[in-house]
Amino acid sequence: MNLFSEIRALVLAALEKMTADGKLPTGLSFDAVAVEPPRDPLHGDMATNAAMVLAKPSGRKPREIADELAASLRQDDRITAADVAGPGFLNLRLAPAVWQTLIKNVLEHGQSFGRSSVGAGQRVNVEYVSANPTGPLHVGHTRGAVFGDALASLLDYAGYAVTREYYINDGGAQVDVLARSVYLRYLEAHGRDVAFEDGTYPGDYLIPVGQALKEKVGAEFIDKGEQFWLADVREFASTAMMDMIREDLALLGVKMDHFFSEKSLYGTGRIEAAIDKLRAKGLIYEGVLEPPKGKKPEDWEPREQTLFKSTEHGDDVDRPVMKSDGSWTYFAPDIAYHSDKVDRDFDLLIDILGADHGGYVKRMKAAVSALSDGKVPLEIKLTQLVRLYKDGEPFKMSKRAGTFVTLRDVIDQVGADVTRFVMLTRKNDAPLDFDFNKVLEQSRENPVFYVQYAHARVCSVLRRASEAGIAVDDARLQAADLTLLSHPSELAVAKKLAEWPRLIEIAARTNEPHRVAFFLYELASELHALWNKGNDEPSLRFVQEDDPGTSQAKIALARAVSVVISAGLAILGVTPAEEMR
RNA sequence: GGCCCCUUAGCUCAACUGGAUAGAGCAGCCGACUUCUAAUCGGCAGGUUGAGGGUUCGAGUCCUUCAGGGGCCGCCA
Repeated sequence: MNLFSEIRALVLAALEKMTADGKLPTGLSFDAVAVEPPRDPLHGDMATNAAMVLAKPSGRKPREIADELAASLRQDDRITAADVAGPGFLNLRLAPAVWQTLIKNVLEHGQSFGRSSVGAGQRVNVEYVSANPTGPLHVGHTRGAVFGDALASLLDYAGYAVTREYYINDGGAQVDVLARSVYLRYLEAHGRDVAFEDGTYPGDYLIPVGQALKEKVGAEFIDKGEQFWLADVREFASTAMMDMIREDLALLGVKMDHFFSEKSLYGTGRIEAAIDKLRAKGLIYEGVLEPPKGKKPEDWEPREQTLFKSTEHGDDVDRPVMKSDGSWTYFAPDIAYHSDKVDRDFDLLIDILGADHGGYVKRMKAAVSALSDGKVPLEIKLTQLVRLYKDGEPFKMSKRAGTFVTLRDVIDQVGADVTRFVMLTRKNDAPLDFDFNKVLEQSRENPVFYVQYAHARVCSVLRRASEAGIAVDDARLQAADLTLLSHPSELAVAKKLAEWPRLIEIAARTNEPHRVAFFLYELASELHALWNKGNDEPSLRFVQEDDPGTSQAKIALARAVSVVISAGLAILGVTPAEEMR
């Protein structure tokens, strides 16, 4: 239901006919022919670059091709004007009936209007958050969570079969640190004096975990050596942390399809199997790496390690999978995990990582490329830092001092809807300023409220119409006589709605959910503009009390806007507001 | 030293992956509230897209050199 695709098909048909008539040479590729909204609406409703991209391969002048193409397109009922402009653009103007039909389409399809089949049911795995189970999620995680979740929803809407996944880093040394920290809290719960030294987590959030451990095992672990309790406490603590993280995610409205445990890779031969897979391809060897340049060479000693020949798949240097002491590096289980994803027959893998993991991108892509023989692409999206402010003053976080801002803090203070929307009004690879007070201002500077207000206004119109005795259920609105909608200001709104399916395809292709947020802002702006014109020109008001038929047509347009806003907000994970309070 | 990301209006950011005269909001100025919630709208002003070179009908977008900011660089995840 992408109007731009429909008109492009029309253009291509006309080009085929020109080819058949001998006006264009046979065998031309039309792939580069685009039909787009012109930057300036004065140019028309749609523009095509066909004449310009075909000029050189056909050996003809762009304006000649454009003239002939224009003559052909004018034959179609949907095209009311086709003018050649600039270097060879063909500007098209579409009949009002096209826009009227579009509004009807929105109402008939509801929130599915805009769903696309570009994903073609391809299976895509989106891995995001994947925070260590050592504490509550903080703001940095929040951005990754919001971005990954919105991207997953966007891809789903664009026709992909999406799996949302969280990789639990419960296998490394940091879980031992967690266990020792919980053990201290456990002793504390038994009335012992404890000291949190370097290498332990002093956060208060472990107090209830220590308490719970006491309730579970009583005094069993007191005054015992680590070998006696470490494994049990590790299990207990990481389970408790994951429960907490799941709650945090739920507060944000994030629900994973699958949690994958790193620990499940150890002692089961799965890491060995993945490395063997690479070894079979001749990509594992014993060797010594060059020292990294520009970084404390005094600490460097050459050591022989087991290396993955990632340079064969685009990396800059080969990467160690096993330390010199024979234990795995963190890279090894990651290889095994991604090997598992490849084995699960995904067509596309996407990892969402924090920007501080940027140095990790090439080696991971190399691993997936090697494991899948180049068949499964891995896309890695990095989310940049969140800079916190309060009243314009930077707000410093320190995990050590216990002053880090948790996801829960943010949700408590500003709510999930605002948090999500604000974090999606920035490209993922640009740093984000997040001011606790500004995001709560219900002002024009704050796009959340601007979009919410537009939705609420439509709800208000529906209520008001009902009170005036005008039927506004969806069935009646779909049956409304939309030929009554012909004012340019009204059609302008419909034209914006027509861009929605196209925008979805672009946003999905580029993996950029922020485009949805910006589109919603523009759509809301169209509605606000039309609304205010009703102040000066009563005939543009949605509710015409003495004319139910006209009211229904105008309200159908308003309703279509709210449907698309709802669909867009659903992708972003934001609840539409029925009214502003 | 190497790799990745960033640099667009005074400020915060867009720009449909190569299209027409680079767009919004904020801040500034002028205007619209006996209303369909003005949490909104209309208008004015604001630019050598960090700098230079290249590719072509056409570059904020692609290539290259340089400057500035951030991130990362074996046995931490």
